Amino acid sequence: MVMKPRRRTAPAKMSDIARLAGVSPSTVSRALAGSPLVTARKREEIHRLARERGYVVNSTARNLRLQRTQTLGVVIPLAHETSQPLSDPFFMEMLGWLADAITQRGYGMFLLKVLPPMEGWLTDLIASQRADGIIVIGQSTEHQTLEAAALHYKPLVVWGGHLAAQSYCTVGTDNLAGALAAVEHLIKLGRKRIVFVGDPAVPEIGLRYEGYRLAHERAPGLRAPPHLVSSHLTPDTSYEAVRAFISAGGNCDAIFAATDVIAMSALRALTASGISVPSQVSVVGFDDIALAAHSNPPLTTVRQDIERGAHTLVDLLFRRMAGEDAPSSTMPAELVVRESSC
Amino acid sequence: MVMKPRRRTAPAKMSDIARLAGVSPSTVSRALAGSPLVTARKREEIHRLARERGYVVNSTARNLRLQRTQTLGVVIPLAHETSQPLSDPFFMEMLGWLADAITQRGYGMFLLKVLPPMEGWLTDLIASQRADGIIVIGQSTEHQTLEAAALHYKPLVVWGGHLAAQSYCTVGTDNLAGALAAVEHLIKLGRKRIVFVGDPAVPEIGLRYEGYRLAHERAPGLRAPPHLVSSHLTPDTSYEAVRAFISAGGNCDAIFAATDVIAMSALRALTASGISVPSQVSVVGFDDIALAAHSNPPLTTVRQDIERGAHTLVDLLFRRMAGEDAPSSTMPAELVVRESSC
DNA sequence: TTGAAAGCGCTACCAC
DNA sequence: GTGGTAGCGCTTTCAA
Repeated sequence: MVMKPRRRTAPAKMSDIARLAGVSPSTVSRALAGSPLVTARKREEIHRLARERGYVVNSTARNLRLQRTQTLGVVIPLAHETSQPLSDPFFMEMLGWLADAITQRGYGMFLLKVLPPMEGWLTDLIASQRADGIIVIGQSTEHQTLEAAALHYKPLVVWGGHLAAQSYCTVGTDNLAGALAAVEHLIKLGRKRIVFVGDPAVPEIGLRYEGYRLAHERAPGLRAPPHLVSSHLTPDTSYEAVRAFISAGGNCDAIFAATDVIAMSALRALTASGISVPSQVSVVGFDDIALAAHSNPPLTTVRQDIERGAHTLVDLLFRRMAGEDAPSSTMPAELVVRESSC
Repeated sequence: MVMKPRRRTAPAKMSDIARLAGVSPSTVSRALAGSPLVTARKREEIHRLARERGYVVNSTARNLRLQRTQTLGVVIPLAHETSQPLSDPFFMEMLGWLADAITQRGYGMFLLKVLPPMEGWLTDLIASQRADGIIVIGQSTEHQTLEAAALHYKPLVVWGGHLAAQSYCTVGTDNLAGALAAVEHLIKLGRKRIVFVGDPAVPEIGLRYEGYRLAHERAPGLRAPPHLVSSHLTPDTSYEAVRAFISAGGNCDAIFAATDVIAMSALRALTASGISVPSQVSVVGFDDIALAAHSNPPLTTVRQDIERGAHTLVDLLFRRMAGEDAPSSTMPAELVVRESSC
């Protein structure tokens, strides 16, 4: 059987269904919303018609009318990470859990990738009223932007580090305590020259660096003061940073990396330089991404509970959307010891 | 200085800006759209006012008026993978590249996770007119659904396998050729009993299984006929499937896994059973996710060019949105040999 | 060059 | 219970 190429028909509207059902659009609207005002008979008839015709309420029109979008904005700022898209697996895993939590609540998810420095991404998103609330995954270098927005805009929650004077709502791991545990673990193993690799300008990383420094203060026996190898968060830049450190004659017996991605780059850089892990240099990361357990050798790291984090973010956001002034939340970190540190 | 807690003010609307500028909303609309009809002086004045007041056009209202959303729907169907959110890193990486490509075009991204079997997810998304076009990442078990929708709805592209009789537009890797190359590689290494692990009911996987079978047909010296260990695509189910195969006395000297996630589970299952890779059993995966190079041992796999795939998806979708009947596209696969096969 | 007015598709108020 | 009507905030005719 040969079919005529069928022209695309304009989608049905509520008034079409109303005409077919011999009622007014008001009644269709009520019926579809399950209002008890409409007689059961009519309601079912209207539902049947809608199903037959594949009619679904136009969400744009409904949203304009109801002054809401039934959608949450999820923003991922990626300073210094332009080379790769959404590079860090940690953020990806977070995104997955967020999708779950948001869908569960019957909301949609509007995804936005932002490459700082970029003016107005947050204020514009807010002002455009595309979303009923906003989740920002990672502070990146946008602390000031967030601070400014939070002054006037309440339904905003941020995954990241909790800073001392901060008016926006964050959810995050106890970065300082996690880093402290990691470095104390290295010290207990007898490591004396521990290097930190990362960019403390990012709040979360800054807190991890503080933990690293604190561990040094508390351990008098160390041979070296805190040493920072500054590196952005991409695999390539961190690989290069560690290579450069080694080439320059840098001397250490342990590396504490600000993230697992950096730690894994460090593993590669060390191996490439003929340095064995962990016998010569121990390596510890942060995040416990899925990759971490499968690296070679498997990576010791500080675990963040992503799933719980995602649910907390969504929970706090809904409370803020409801007008409540929900506070920040910090979750415990857990050291996971694997073979990259012995 | 103590600040009074400031009440949240309703966002400005176009008429507010119009009043402030002493012109009509029409003029503001034109000015903000950069229309040459408005005098430069007035246009700048209006832009200045808008910036000062943080005014941005309400996207819902504009979309309703213009009958478009400036948004693409991105759907991830996850049959059998309910346990984990967006579990497969391959899809995650794809999502990242898609975000890039879509943002570049000035569009937004509406993300939807679907857990089949679930009626109407696609027709409802289409009918709700939430998006100007739709990208589906992975056919999963939804071939029929896609087929049905594509009959009437053109701006739809799917990442996945290209099947013989298929009316929807796909972008994907040459799964059959990739699988063929992988298995021929194993045969060249002298492997005689090669097992396939995966679920051929998913179109992409089905094609990979075909490639596996074809390699067997072409190689008379193999000791064993094609052997399928059926497994869903999650780490847990595939781990169990391989364990069960081994416990049942299953005999093989190589495993060709339908995805890298399955391959890595196979690695774990083999190691846990005291079987060494690659000396006793070689393992080859498919995808070349970031994890693959870092597994232990590093995984031989068939590389899919995700970045190019994402750009092709978006490109074809825009052509379809413009009315063109853009055709499916298949990209070459590339075997990447690492230490899990020797 | 500008403004008035219509209308995108829907919901909810008000009458009946 | 049901329908008419107003209006969400915007863009774009059309008329001036």
